[in-house]
Amino acid sequence: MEKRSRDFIRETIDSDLASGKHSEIVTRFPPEPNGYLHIGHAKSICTNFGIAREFGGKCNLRFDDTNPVKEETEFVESIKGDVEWLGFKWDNLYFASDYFDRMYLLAEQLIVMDLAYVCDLSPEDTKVYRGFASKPGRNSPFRNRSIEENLDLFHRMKNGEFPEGSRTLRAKIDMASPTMCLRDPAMYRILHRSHHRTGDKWCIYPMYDFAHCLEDSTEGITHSLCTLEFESNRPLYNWYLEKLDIFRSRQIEFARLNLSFTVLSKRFLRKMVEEGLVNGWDDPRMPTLSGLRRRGIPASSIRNFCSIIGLAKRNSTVDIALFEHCIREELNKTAPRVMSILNPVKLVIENYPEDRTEHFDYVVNPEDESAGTRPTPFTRELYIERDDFMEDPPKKFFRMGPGREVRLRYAYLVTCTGIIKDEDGNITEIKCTYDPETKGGNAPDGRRVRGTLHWVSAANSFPVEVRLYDRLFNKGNPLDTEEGEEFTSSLNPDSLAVVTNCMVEDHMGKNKPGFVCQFERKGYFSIDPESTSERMIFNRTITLRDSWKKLKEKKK
RNA sequence: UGGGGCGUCGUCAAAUGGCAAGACACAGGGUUUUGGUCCCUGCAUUUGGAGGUUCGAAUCCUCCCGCCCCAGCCA
Repeated sequence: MEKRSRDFIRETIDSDLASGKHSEIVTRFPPEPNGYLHIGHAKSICTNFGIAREFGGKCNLRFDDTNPVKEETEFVESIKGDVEWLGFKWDNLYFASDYFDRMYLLAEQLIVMDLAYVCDLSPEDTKVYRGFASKPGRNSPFRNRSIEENLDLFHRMKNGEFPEGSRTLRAKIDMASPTMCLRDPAMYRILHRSHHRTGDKWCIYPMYDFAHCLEDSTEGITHSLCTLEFESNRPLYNWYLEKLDIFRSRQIEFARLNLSFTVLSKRFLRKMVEEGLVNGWDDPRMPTLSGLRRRGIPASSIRNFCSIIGLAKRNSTVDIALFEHCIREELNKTAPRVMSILNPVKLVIENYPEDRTEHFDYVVNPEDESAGTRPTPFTRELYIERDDFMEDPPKKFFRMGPGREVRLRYAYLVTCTGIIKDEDGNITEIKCTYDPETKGGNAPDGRRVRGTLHWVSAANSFPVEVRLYDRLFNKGNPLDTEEGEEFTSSLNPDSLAVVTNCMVEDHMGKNKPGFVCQFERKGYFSIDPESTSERMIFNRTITLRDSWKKLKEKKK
């Protein structure tokens, strides 16, 4: 484990442990099951589960399912799968809805304490009575009902005697408070909706502020970690726990993750899914965990990324290049190398016997000696990458060109002797001769060859489909839009390019979806779940760094 | 506007009154049978600004400026 300076949350926990305030740390990850998890949630998951693990404590997975109109079972299943995939195990699996009975009782208790009342104001009037930030609100005309009446009304709310929106249960706090959420916040609203877990048992549902602190408290959560936008809710969080005199969980807020060149908001991700701008929540271009997983990104690189970015209270946007770095770093160490030709052109070695096949030792992963070598077949007819040849190459281009000698990786040095074109001028074949003295790729006379090309044997390869993904947006901050413009206007039209008839080595046929490898000189690729034995599909997880491309672009 | 937060390199982010870490990005160079990896080198005389306290300030004090959050019967 590398040494990192501690963040403010871990420091707080350190001192809570040192002071004896707590002897065991309990955290929780509390998603609302109304969408798929994305990499922003990964930061929260890694924080909550990571801290529990580091301090030898516990972390619960708890679904905050207090709003039946937006929540679905589909999402709870995907969320569980995502958390597990990320590499974490929850100590307990809970649902806020498990606590509905207890919450109801606690609400009654507040009524009895004259700290809550049933309010008949319409949503519109409630808003009017609330006042403004700079202007105090006015008390609801229903604020002084008797405890008995409140109890009765609340009971009847629960029994479904009133229509949706007609009444709420409100905490009696202070309509003049400069903290807006203390101006008699709603605790319960009437919703004649069936809930994904409790069915039609309830027609009143608790509001977030009332519910969340109770959930934390009943689970004995010591440190309730959440994002900055809940900072202003903290006084209310504390108010409920204090008035009810139950276990005081402590809420601590940290800055949520923002990532450049993408968007991390359930609302916008949902919009892209619903409008068909992407192919579902698990589209490999999506920043969702299911999308990243499908793309071939290892969970470990996401975890590492989350640890590198740190935890602080300052709003910030992490450069997606840092995430890409974490992906490459991991894959470089672990991905087996393979030679695949994305855009093939035939290369014929004129002086190589037609009936001959040689096998060369191929290093599976130069970063991992234990991965060993494997034999790879070499024949007279090969495929090479079309852009590894230029008819009129510039001096800095050290790949193939007329009369040029290059190395075929692990095989021989070959010299280009000519090309064949079709009537449209497209190159259909490149001819060359090989030097039999250079077997393995080195010349006995010591002559230097700068270019090394990858290749596949035409007779020992088969065509596959490859999906080349790029950044989803071509603007650093897609949300920074012009007047009347939507964030979708900066969607990158080239974020997906489907290429068919790419040639891969025969042995690749035995691999299954999820398999990740490096196509040498091209990038990391993984087998898509849609892949079949008839039609293999590879997703480009990420390109290799490409200083040649950078050089070319700089020239322009 | 009332309240709550936050300002340290292009981007994240340390430094907790003692002489501005690190990572990514970027720029050079070296090694290389992946234009990959790896290895060197450079990259904030200054911490939003102005004053003040101090031998000494990113850290403490004052004022100012900027950005974010709250005014759902969402979470």
